This record gives sequence, C-alpha cells and structure tokens, in this order.
Amino acid sequence: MSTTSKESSSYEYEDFELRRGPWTLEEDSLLIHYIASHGEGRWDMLAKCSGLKRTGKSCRLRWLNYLKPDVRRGNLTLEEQVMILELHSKWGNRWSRIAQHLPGRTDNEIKNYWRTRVQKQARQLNIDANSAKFRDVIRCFWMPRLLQKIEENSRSSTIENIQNPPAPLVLNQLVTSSQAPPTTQSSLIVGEPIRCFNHNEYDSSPDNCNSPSVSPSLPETSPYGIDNLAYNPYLQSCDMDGFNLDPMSAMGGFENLISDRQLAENNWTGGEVADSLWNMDEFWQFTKLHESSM
DNA sequence: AACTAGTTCAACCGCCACAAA
DNA sequence: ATTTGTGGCGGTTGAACTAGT
Repeated sequence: MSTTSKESSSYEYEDFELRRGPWTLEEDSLLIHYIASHGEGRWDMLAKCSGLKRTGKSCRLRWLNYLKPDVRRGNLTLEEQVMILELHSKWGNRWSRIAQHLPGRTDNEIKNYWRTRVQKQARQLNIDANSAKFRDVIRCFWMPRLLQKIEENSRSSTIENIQNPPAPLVLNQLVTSSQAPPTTQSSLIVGEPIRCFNHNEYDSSPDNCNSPSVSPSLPETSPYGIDNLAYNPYLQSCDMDGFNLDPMSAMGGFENLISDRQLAENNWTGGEVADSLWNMDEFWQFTKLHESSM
C-alpha cells in the first residue's frame, strides 16, 4: 500500500494504513453519517475523525462525485450534451466550471463524457480533438443533430402531453464569466421550439463552417450555439419552421453527405453509447467541400 | 463457454492557489 | 516574507463491464 509522498507527509500514520481503491458500503455509510452530523468541509479533519482510513481528498471526491444527495446518475440527457458541447467550445477543459451549469453533474462525469464520447469521434476522424476543425465538426453536425433530436422528442412529448402539459424543463445558463458578454444569459428550454444558433468566441476561427453558400435565412456569422438566444437579432427571423425544413442548410449543402439512416445506425446523438457518425469517406468529402467554400 | 478487444467511469495523481501560522 | 496545510482542479489510470468472435 502506498500513498503519494506529499499526502503521506501531512499524515501521521500511527496504527493504520490508508485504504485505496473502490469504496465499500461500510465506508460510504460512515462518510454519509459523519457528514450528516458534522457537515462538509475540513476534509482532512473529517478523514481523521470519522474513522475512515482514507485521505481527505479521497473522502471529498467520494462525497462530491458519488454520495452527495443531489448528484444525478445515469446517462446525460440530450440537453446536457448540448450544454457540454457548447460550454466546452467556450471554455475548453474547464470541467468544474462547466459542471456548475449542469445541476447534479460532476466535473468528473463531464470530463469522462468528453474523453470517452467526444474525443473518440476525433480519434476516429483522425483529427485533433482540440483543433478548430473538430470544433467545427461539433458545431456543424453534432450540435445541430442533438438539437434536432431534442426538438423531435419535445414534439412527440407535446403530443403525448397535450391535454396535461408538464412544466418545461429549463436549463438556465447564467454566464458570469469575464469572457462572456456582460448581459449574457441564456436558456435552453426543453419543450419549447429550438430556434436557431449563434456563435461563440471560437467562431472567429477561419476554419468555421460559414460559407458563401450559407442559407440566407440563417445568420452568416454564426451557425449555432445556445447562448445569447435572447440577444441574437436573427432569432426573430430564424424560426422553428425554417429549422425544421432545412436544419442543415447552414452547412452549404453538406447535409446530403450525412443521411438520417447513418445517424440512426450510428446513434451518435442517442444519449447512449456514441459511435461514429460518419464514415471516413464522407467526412473527407465534407472537409473538401468545406475548405473549397472558404 | 471462453477468449479478446474495446469502453466506461470511479478513483488516484500531481500541480497549483490560497489561507493561516 | 516564508513555510505549511488544505482543498480544488485537470489529467491519467486501471478494474469492471460489454460486445464481438
């Protein structure tokens, strides 16, 4: 059994060794009961006083990522996936910050989602997950498909619930970042029409998906995004019908490259295991078209 | 049924920032 | 001003699980 030299130095191990690895039910129970009576915080003290043979860090992690009552388990919803993609495009690998906008989700879970689902796509496409090109792939295909899926789900649930409509789920995103415009506040309202997209900082990349062939009904400078919905002047003209009729029109004709059948087969937006959205031939077709339209 | 390869995710590691001594 | 203790964050690992053969 070993510990890091740094953590070992802050402990006095008289008569026990630190436990590592998966937590047992007994340990979980001990931690839950200790926090119930003493509260969170002072993790190092908690670890020493609770009787747990764990480091304070380990206790903190176990509590925040697993035991805390408001932690949500299970697959990320489509709305949450959109939120992650959007916020990651703004902030990069700031997992903790992103998690603050997804109630009940932990930074660890979001990080795992990004690494196992999103980066996998980049690997399969053989492009750098941090590149502008991959960001465009996400913006131009993944996010619109997620949004489309959300829309479809909301429509079917609207029909089901038409006589007894539930309160819409609202994912409010109050952006307090200094990187964001001071008035930025956005909401993704599930059960309301998915309207349109706008841009974020990364859209300034020359490698984005705006092209001369962009449909005039869509914003020239910013194909999508869930931010600034209330402040985007295009929102008034970019309505649900336009989106429905031609959701990929902003891609300048790329929509033909990806069929719904493929999407269904690959289930990229299904909220389950994400597989490849395209085969490589079609992806390179996309990139060629994309680049030639620059 | 047994094996292998791929995937997921809980947990650990190392670094950093900050506060208190 | 420096040292020490602590907590938070992002990156990484590896056991457990799943799918394919």
